[in-house]
Amino acid sequence: MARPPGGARRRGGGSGRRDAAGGCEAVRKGHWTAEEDGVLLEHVRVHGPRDWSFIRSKGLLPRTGKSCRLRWVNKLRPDLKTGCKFSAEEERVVLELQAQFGNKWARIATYLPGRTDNDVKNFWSTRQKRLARLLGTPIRRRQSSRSRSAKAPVASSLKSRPATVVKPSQVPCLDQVPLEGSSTGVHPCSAGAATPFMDAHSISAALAPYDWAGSGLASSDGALPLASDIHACSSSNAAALPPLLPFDQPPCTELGFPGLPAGWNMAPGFDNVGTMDHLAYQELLPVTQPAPMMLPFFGTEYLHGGAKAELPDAGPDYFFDDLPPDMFDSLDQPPRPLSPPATS
DNA sequence: AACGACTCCAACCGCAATTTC
DNA sequence: TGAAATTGCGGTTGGAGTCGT
Repeated sequence: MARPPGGARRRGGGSGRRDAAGGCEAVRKGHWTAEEDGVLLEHVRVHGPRDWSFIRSKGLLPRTGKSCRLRWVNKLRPDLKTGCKFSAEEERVVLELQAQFGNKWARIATYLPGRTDNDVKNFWSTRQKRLARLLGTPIRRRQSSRSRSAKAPVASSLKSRPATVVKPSQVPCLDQVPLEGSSTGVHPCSAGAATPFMDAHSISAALAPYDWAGSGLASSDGALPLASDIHACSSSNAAALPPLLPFDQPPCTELGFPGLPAGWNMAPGFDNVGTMDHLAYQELLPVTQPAPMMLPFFGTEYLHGGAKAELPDAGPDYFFDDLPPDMFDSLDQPPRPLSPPATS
């Protein structure tokens, strides 16, 4: 979904606004142009992904350092997987990790090669809206960051769950998992391919002289201490791959996913995130869940693998009818068993 | 064809954490 | 050591595309 360059200015933005820091240079906002991307890439090529304020202070771009960093992180990084939807596996990873970590999008993104925290955040937000619509319940917004206490916990209520750290030695590499539309294990979306103005080759070429391996790019991208656990993973997404997730492990055991939480209400107001987690799992179960587990909605056991669900006759068909038509595509072709992680 | 609801996602903001001076 | 600058993160907004009626 490429958008035309130089799109609408947002939120009172526009070229006339002056720098909050008191500078005389107008700060440009809104969508980036190819020229701006080029300048930014050149900066990264020379200096690496840092010193963002340098760009504006030297008059290279009328953009704030924050804006430059964001553009790089979300769109120009060469290892990005842009322009394609989350795969079923990626969805499951997000669900699992959101239940584990709460709304720690940056952390979750480190488990999804080629995805940014913004991607994950957007994905989750869209998903929440969809689920809320399905259930006819409004999403209760958190307090805005402006009004919430500075000391208030940011993460969801699930933050209190123990963060079980995955052992990388047990897990396959994400980009080794064959994905839809590919028989080779290579994701159909090549890295950075959907950047509107510069294709992946251009970006890679522009960045080539920079020493990515020694650049600390991983940490610059919000890699967390977990990144130290990363195992070697041969990939076209060269630079720095995040720690990986056990796709072959049922999330219920890892997370202690119960059948029905105490106080479960069939018409929840999304008061606790756990409620959403259960709903979320329900939605994805037919796609990826390999282990039998109890469905709170139906009180019956669902066994994945044969793509056969034993639902009560009176089951709420409307629930499935309203889901995206491609949601259960993978039922036609059950996920192939994962090969063990490469030992190198 | 027109309209509205919905989805996607780029990019903004404020705040906190970290780094630099 | 503390202030300032920079970086990182999570929440939010709104434009544009898609889809259904």
